[in-house]
Amino acid sequence: MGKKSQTEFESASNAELQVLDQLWEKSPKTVRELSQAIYQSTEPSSYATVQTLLDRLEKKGWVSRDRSQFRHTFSPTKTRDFLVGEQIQQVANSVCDGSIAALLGHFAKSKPTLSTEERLQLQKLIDQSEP
Amino acid sequence: MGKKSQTEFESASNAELQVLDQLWEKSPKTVRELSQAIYQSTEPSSYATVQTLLDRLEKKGWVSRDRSQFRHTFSPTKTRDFLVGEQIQQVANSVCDGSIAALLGHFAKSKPTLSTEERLQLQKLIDQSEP
DNA sequence: GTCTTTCTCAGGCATTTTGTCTAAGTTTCT
DNA sequence: AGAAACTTAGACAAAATGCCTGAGAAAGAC
Repeated sequence: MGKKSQTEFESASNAELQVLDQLWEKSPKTVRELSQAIYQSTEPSSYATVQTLLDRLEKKGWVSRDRSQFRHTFSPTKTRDFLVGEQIQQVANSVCDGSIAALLGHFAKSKPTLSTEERLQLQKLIDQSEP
Repeated sequence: MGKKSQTEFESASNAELQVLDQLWEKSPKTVRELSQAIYQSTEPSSYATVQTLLDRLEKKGWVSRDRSQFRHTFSPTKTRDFLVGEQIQQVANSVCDGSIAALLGHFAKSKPTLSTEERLQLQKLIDQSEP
């Protein structure tokens, strides 16, 4: 218990997550497409905002950019699953000394009842991971 | 699926979490005790830093302050379990449209194997929460 | 072949958050 | 009364965040 993740990841902000969401839905995408999808506009201002978000995501290693064409296209480099894993680990780090087991223990006590669907997902999680 | 937490909570920063950690271990505590425990010092500067942290935690509703004595004492108002629940829900909100079930699904895929201890905690989580 | 449109790129800006600290006044203790 | 310990108010820099402007290059229309 108490293991820290050695590979620290730069987390994505909310606005950046919106972009990632779009890319996970389908990729690659252009700035224009993303701007349209997220802001329902391709005004220079919205457009530039998306650019900034993409720049930052690229720097942080969450998306890759295809520069071979005039119109660059973007794709995610990590899966949503991976992001979730990262975030959960983050939480574990910040409140449970990095221990996932401890985190789950606390979570159990904080959620007195789970929905059928939630329980199903959990069971899957257990079953698939027999060591 | 897709339920948002109606009660938005102000999250605690890392420095603030250190303070909460101390209070969860034992409470109530004074500023002096906290300053000593966290910074190994009661220099005016460390002392004041802890004060600020406590002020903010009080404003955010994470700790209560007993002003009846000259030396104020502080106690947590929420359990660590609660905090964990909050944080997990946060993650769900930011990457899974608020769905815990979806979050667990993603988490399952991101963590191919769980330790025995982790699996044990999960099973407990499931068993105790039959609806 | 110019002219307009569409991109990229570089950089700025205001706001909020975060961690830290100083100064002033108040209560307690000696 | 004076020293020591507290509370309160507020300041500060750095970073993160979301948003936007302007300049210049490439592509497409005519």
